[in-house]
Amino acid sequence: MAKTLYVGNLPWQTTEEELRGTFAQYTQVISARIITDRVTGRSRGFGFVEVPDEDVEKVVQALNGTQLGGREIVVNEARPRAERE
DNA sequence: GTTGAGCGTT
Repeated sequence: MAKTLYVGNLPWQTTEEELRGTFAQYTQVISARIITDRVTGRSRGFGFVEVPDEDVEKVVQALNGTQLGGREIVVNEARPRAERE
């Protein structure tokens, strides 16, 4: 089982590798994705990280409000979205 | 080459 985490306040230059690498220090990253603009294709400044639900609270408290790439990031459980099943 | 609250793709 895994849950999706919303990560905001990210620097424009932040990539999925940086995001996954940061979260990988506290839990196992199932998936990581940076949201990019649909028109310009540039980073929107936030992304989503999928982690085991058993480590969600631990990761949130560990990375929420910390510095990443020189910016303070916001980590929270993402809102439910449509599933492909 | 910009921006800074906000929740993604079928």
